[in-house]
Amino acid sequence: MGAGMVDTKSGDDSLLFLTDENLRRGIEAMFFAYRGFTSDPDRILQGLDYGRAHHRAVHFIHRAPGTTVGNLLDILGVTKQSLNRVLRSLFDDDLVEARVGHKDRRERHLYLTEKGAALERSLSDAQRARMRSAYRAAGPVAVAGFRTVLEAMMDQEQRRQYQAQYQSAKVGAP
Amino acid sequence: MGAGMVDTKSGDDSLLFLTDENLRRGIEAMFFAYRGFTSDPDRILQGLDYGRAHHRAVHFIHRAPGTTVGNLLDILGVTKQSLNRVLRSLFDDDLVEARVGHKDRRERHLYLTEKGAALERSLSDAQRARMRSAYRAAGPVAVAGFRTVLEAMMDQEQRRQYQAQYQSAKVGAP
DNA sequence: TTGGAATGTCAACAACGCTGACATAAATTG
DNA sequence: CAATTTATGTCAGCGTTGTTGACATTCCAA
Repeated sequence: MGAGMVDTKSGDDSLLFLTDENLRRGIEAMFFAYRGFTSDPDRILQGLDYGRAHHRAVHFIHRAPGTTVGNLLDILGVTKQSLNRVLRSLFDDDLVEARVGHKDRRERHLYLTEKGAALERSLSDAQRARMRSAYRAAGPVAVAGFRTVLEAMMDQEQRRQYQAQYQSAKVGAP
Repeated sequence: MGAGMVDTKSGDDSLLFLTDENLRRGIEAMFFAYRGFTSDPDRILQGLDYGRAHHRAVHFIHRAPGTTVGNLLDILGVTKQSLNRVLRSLFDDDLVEARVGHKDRRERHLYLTEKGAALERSLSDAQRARMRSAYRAAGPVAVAGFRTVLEAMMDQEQRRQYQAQYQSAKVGAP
């Protein structure tokens, strides 16, 4: 049996949401929605010398102030060379500040500067505005389903990080 | 009032799903889920000389056999130079075939070859497997909400194309 | 017949992934 | 204390995929 087959003999209404047709629509919905999802911040970033990678770094530093470089590497899932290129430009432009860890002095704890916080705000305001309008249009039940499906779609490791977000801030002092 | 504020004076349970905290979680869920969503095809494609752009082209040609280059440009939202680079390699490797339109001979109607269909199958089997498992874990109600929110998140133009998918196949013959 | 649409192509560039190699400082371990 | 490991930074090079700009061809349509 091919990977695309679905067993529908068990009932009429039970598994119809698992047809290949429906799965394909879900796949395309992800594709188009992700484009919309990133388009507003992308528009803001173009013109400045930044891109989506800078947005992600700034987002997660804002979310977890004092996070370390290694921590950010885990969350973003890129190489340190790639992240370093991004962080360097953020340092150079005074958007992000790195403080040496006081417990482990090898670590750099990352913080947004005033200027960095302003950029983060402008990016996330735009992105939240779209999300809010989508949420409002869809209603709370749909939103709950949305989040449930997205969590189920993540890799286990990604899901772990997603759920750990709220405890991962490390308050490092210089 | 900042763009991040939410009016919660109207009730207790009504608008709590619109808090900035919830919106932010939705944003991060999109980020992590999209990574999972693309990871399986990406794994297959690396090693072959293809990337995500080839996947998209092959996907939409499969979905709408006989679609034209211009049509594909609209759907994918990239420049013709960018798409052309991708299509050329797909032609060269005999994955996609272009037939001159018989009504308008400037148009090229695109079709997957046997080989192209095989690649498409392998990519979409992988992606559907993840989607199916997420759908199954979440259940039909959640899936409906998932789709509703994604559609609300698309740009109007993207939503139009998403919904038109099923009538957009043009059966052109040489 | 002329204008514009659909397509292809060349060149150059930018963003952002990757690998590999090497350096440094500091923590940890034997 | 010496050796090893960890956290980080950096240089060099490469691949994919997006961009602009310019130009050519073919062909429909007014």
